[in-house]
Amino acid sequence: MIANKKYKDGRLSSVMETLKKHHVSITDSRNAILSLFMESDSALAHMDIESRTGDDFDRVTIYRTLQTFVDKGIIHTIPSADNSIRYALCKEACREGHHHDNHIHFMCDDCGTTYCLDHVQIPDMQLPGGFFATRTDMVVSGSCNKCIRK
Amino acid sequence: MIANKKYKDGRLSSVMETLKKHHVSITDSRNAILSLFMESDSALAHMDIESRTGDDFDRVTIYRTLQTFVDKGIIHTIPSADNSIRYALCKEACREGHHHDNHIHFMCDDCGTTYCLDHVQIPDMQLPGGFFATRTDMVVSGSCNKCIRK
DNA sequence: ACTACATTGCAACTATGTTGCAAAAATTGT
DNA sequence: ACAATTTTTGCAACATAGTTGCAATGTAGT
Repeated sequence: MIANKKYKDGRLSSVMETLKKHHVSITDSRNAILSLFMESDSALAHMDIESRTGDDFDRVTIYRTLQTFVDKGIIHTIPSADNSIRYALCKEACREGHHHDNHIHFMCDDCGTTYCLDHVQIPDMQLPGGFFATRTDMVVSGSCNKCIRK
Repeated sequence: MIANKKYKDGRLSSVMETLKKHHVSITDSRNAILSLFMESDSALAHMDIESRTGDDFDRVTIYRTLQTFVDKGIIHTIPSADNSIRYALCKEACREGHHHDNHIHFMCDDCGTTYCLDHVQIPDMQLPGGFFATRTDMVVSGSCNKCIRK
């Protein structure tokens, strides 16, 4: 149904380019969901995607698409203490099976928005002997720059 | 059914002392659940508690007890990327509406155990202008000191 | 021991996430 | 452009997780 649509000049859209780069086949749902991430400047929860795509796609498809994107290094997960994982686009360095998102995340308690603070790196930690880290998540919550003025 | 049981010498058990200190009334379920936390050296998920208490208490009671303990500053939540919040005892400094658990948490990918690394403090972060932090969670995952030897 | 208040269990419900399978679509090679 | 192969999708059914209202029971203070 999609057949690899190109622009007139032969280039693929940046959505499709990204899918290709990460060796993910191109489908309607993946195009639509990846577009949402690329247009959004904040992280998205499963529910955000479900409501923004209406009934274009089945719930299950969204779950599977998100899982595929995580597996292939296109998006990364952001843990939270409120039982709702968010997802956000990875930067260049991530690829299949290997994430390198070592920036901190910020969740606003007022508006609920979750940001990747790309320029704030997670500091290296000295762990006790015998503990070996493969991943570190740092999530700060509080008021974001749009809500603090109120 | 409980009537504030004391030891022979008049002291309350440390479980009850803790409940009193945090202005939480003493009930069977709270005694049992707080005991579990005090006996455990790692964090507990709702499911851990449900399975360790058998059918002594309703599922709903466990949810509400955990929420009460969090609200009153007895335990704190530990976010995770696998959709299962863990809970662990707070140290002295926490009280109603105000948590001060600024240590990092470690989740072992092998055995699933979650630890509070009390001696590893979360470093102060410099946030972008306009962002104000009220809470910081840092969760490291990898292999714990019991699993890394394998 | 009595009263006022808080907690519990139950039932029903909502939300969230998973699995198997047949139909549909995407990719690959010609 | 077509057919063959592989992947993805939607559906249905199921499984797990969390919430709410309410009547019954338990706790705390006097």
